Amino acid sequence: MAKEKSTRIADILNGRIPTGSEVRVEGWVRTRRDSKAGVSFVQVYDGSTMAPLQVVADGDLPNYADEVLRLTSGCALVAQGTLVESRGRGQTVEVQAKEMDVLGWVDDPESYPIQPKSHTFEFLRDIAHLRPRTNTIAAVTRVRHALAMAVHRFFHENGFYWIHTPIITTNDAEGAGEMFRVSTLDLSNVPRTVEGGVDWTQDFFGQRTGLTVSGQLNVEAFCLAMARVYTFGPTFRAENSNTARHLAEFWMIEPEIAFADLRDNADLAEDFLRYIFIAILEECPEEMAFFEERVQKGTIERLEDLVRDNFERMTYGEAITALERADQPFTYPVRWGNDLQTEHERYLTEKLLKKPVVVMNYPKEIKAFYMRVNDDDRTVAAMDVLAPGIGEIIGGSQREERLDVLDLRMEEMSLDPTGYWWYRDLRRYGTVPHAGFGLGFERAIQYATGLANIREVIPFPRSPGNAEF
RNA sequence: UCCCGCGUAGCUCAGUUGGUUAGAGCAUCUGACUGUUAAUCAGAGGGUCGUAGGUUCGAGUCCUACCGCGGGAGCCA
Repeated sequence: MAKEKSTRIADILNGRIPTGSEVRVEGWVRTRRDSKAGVSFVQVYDGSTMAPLQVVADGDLPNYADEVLRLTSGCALVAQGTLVESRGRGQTVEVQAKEMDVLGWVDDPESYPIQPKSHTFEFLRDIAHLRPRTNTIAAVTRVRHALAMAVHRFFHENGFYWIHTPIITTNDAEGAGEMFRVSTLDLSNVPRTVEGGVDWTQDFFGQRTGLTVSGQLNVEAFCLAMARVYTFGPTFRAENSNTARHLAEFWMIEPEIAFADLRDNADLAEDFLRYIFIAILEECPEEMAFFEERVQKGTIERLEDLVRDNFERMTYGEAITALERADQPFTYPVRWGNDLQTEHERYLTEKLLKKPVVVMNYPKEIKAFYMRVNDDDRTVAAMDVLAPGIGEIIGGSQREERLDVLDLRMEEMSLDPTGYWWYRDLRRYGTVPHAGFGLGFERAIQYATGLANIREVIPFPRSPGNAEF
């Protein structure tokens, strides 16, 4: 039997449905108010929009006393009736119900955690299965979706191919982070080698495997065949990080472009960020207004600034000079050769420049083996995009395409080249200058929404000690 | 992982130098009112004070460990 056609609340409130229409609305109760005229006003949400729809239930509805007056926050219902201009203030239209069917009651309304009031984010994390019913989480989820769509649209429109790099992998992308082990071995009876170590040859894949910490090495292979490619998928880091901007499982976007150098890479990063944030401003105005008012003042202006202005660009050396001239003390010393600390990044983006900055050409000692060595032989063609409020949002580099230099770097860093045989092959056969970067998807959402903690911008956050749900 | 702080009703919080029966607002339930906008008014129910030990005649309050959360740091995206 065909399902009766229903109308999304977003479509009703956007004015796409003429008043006088008969509509069927499916959703959940946010609040119920009983008024002095023997009618009840039920605010219904269905996740499609910020504002709830007011459904008016007259006292002469057959189930008014038995059911309508028992509605509490969270009840699921279907309301059928006429879309009319509202007689009250606060909304332009409302649905005059002819029928209200309650599909799902709330068991024990007193202890139902989602109330029409503000909750702390810490509390909501403990009920991650119910928190999408709140305004903030629903709004951030819509923004997350819009951002993800914009990411794919940007790359698609610019001739990039989406490469589904493997989740299970043997490469650790050289110190990008600790890997989660993937194994089918019996943990209580692990096979041993004669030397006493774990005999990984008896494991499922015949060798040590883990969850990917980066798709970069794999996507480089496709880059050196299809020129413009990107990954967008889950990424895992088994670091014991307990911060507002780290997750053990997050989504990363990693474009990789051939016939390109570091400048092209920085241009791409800038165009890309501008594109996806314009999309949010245009597609999610209600959500942005909500974040501006309820989450963090200045969020919209920050996005508009980023979209309008060019990013600042400076070399690592220039950044060091700027920090040395800073009129404030730092806990960590500013010295050429040291990596930039959080306090240094914050000074650059939040005090000195007040906008995102691309810092390029870091000392080679503090960067990965695959980053291209510059002519000065002291620095590599690395870049970090630093943003006010969240720090490093993008990390990337031009890759070392010269096999002899790559081998030298691996030797310097005591890496065994045999494990990288196929990565070296890419330099043996038709090598070409290429570059790419990694963007933490959740950090981009944080930047767009102003949410202070990364655990609020992913549906079910994974962090040390937390994998419930 | 390190430093600092916090954990009291379904939620948000108060709780004095350790001392009788641990309080408020919201939510829930009952009633009043009957076109409301966080509706209003009256009443009622609701507590393993994060967990486990310890000190004490007596612990929400003091001590220890653990767990969780928050702020800062490290690692990074």
